[in-house]
Amino acid sequence: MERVTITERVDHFNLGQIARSGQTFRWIRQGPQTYTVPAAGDYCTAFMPERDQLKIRCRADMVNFWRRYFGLCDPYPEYWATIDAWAEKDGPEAYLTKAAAYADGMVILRQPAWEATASFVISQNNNIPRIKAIIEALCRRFGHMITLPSGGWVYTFPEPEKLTDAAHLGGLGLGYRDKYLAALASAVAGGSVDLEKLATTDYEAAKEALKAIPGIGEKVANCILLYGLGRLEAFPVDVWIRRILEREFPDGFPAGRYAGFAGLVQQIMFCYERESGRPTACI
DNA sequence: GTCCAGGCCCTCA
DNA sequence: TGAGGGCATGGA
Repeated sequence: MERVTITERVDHFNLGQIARSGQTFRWIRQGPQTYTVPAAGDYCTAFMPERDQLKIRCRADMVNFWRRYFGLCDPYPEYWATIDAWAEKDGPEAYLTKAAAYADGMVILRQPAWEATASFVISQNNNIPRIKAIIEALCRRFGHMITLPSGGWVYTFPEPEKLTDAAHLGGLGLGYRDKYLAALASAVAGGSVDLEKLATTDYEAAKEALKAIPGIGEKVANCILLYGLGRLEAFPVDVWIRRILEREFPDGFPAGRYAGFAGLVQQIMFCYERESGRPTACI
C-alpha cells in the first residue's frame, strides 16, 4: 500500500507533550518531536519540523483516520480561546493559568475504542512505565509484526478474539488484571459489548454500560469515554488529579467553564502536575 | 522491608 | 451509602 506524507498547520500541538501525557502507551520516540505511532492495525510516523507544522506519513487510505486520531478535526481553537480567556481573568499565578501555559500543546487523541478500553483496564492500580511494558508484551505475543522502512518494527494491538482466555495471559505482568482483560475481550468478541456503539449513545448510559464490565469502575470508565470514545467532557480522577483537586480546588473544580471539553483541561493539569519542577524526561 | 502506581471489588456497618 | 482491606507486580 502506498504511503504518503501530509502536512498540517497546527497551533497548540506538541507531540512530546501528547506522548508523555499518559493517554496513550504505545508511541515510540524516534527523535525530537518525531514518533512512530501504532494504532488500528497499522502505524504512522508523526513529526514536527516546525513548531506550527505537523507532518504525518501513513498509508494513503488511512489519511482520514490519522487526521481524526490526532484531533485535527476537533475545534481546538475554540477550546483554547476559552482556556485563554479564563487564564486572563484568573491571572498569571492561578494554577490553571500556569498549567495551560505549560501544557499548551496538549490534544486528546481519538484512539480506537478497543485499544483504549483494554489499555485502561490494564492501567488500574499500576504505573505508566509498567503499563507500557505490559501492553508492549501483549502486542508482541498476540499482535502482528509490521516491518518499518527503517528496518525496525512495530506490533499491532491484538484483536479481542485473541485475549479471551486468561490462562493464555500469563507472564505478561498483568497480575490480577488478567481475568479482567479476558472477560472484557470475551464480551467484546462475543458481541455483548459494542464499544463503537457506546461512542454514540447517551453519555451516562454509556458510562453505566462500561461500569457493568468487571474491572471497570468510575475512573477507568471515564478514561475509556475520554480517550477511546471521543467524549471530551469525561473527567477521569486518578491519584494525581485527586491531589490537585484537594490542594488547588478545595471548593470544587470549575468544570462548568469548560463545558464539553473538561477532559482536555484534566489532561493539561495531569501533564503539568507530573512534569513541572522536574526535567521533562522524554520517554 | 515499606510505599506507590492513571483502581476495583467485596464485605460490613 | 460509605469506609476499609485485599489484590499482583515491580520499581523506588
